[in-house]
Amino acid sequence: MAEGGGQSGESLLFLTDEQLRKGIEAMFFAYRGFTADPDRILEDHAYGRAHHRAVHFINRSPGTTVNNLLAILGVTKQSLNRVLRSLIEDGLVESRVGTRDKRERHLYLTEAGQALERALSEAQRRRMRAAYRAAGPEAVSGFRQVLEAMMDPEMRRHFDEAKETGG
Amino acid sequence: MAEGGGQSGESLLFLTDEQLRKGIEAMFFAYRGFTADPDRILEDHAYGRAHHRAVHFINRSPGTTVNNLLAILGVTKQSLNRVLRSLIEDGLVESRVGTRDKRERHLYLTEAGQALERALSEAQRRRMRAAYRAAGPEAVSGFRQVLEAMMDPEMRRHFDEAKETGG
DNA sequence: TTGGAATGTCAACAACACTGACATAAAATC
DNA sequence: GATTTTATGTCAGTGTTGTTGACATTCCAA
Repeated sequence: MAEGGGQSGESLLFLTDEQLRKGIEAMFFAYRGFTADPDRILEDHAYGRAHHRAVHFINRSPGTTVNNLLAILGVTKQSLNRVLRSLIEDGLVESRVGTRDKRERHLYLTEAGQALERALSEAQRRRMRAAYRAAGPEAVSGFRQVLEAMMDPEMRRHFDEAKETGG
Repeated sequence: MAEGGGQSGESLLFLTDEQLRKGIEAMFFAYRGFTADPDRILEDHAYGRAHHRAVHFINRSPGTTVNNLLAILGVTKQSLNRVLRSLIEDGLVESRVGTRDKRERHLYLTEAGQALERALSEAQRRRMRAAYRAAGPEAVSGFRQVLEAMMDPEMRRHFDEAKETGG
């Protein structure tokens, strides 16, 4: 099964099934490490990853609406609502009725919510910082390139929306 | 705050909180893409990701014991057992009592199990192949380096165990 | 042979996703 | 102004996957 024409086999060795399998397992094991530290913090608060995700994206886009959050998180409103309800009850998130469109609820982190967000993201950044430092800037660039190529196009949109620093 | 000594600030720009945040979100969005294709296949079989993981690692190490699998998957034996039971009932996995130690059960994929494994891994490889191809070999190398650095040490052990192709 | 450790199974429960149905309020449209 | 659509929230029910607790079996060693 020769590829195109001029492309020699040598430069495509990284596409063997064996290499791809290693990549798949690397994603599995790395994601576990990636979520391990926040998970430990969340346990103390009787929260789960769903709460983490909500807090993260409300922090990223203060005043975002429920619908916006639904699109980013890719869950049902019932599922998100359960999470938001507990976060609001616990005083970590504030929900304000929209001024222009009163149907919308705009979401903000309270002081306590920001404190939890900082604790969670600090733990996660610490691990990622260590991994970045160990791998070096060149590797980080490749890491980001592959991850972006692996996203669904719609998700890449949400990802790009928050882009500020030059890639 | 100065690192070692000679390291100039310039070369550490990739460690800014903003860059780390982008990395965190990239992991989140990419992992969703990474699991999306197998998830669709699993739906048809009324299985979940836990079944996928079990099938994957039994395929990787035929004859592995339940305890072995537990260490890799990082769940309780009760949780794994439920998944294995359904896979065995459905004829995808065979459980053989150990010959030397009759307490152990050795796990194998049946023909049907291998067929499902192929379908799942094919879907996942297809996406990863596309991402690898888009990013190029250099990027793939960096991708793998960062992921390995992000794993918990114990998980990296399990990862390395299956290493065959030179990194 | 008795007791402890390892291995695996069964039962019950919690978190978090899902679907479906429905209620409310406001905006948009006719 | 009446109707439809949109945005949000809620209730009920279900499924997957994690948990703990209790227990059976098997092996090994005192």
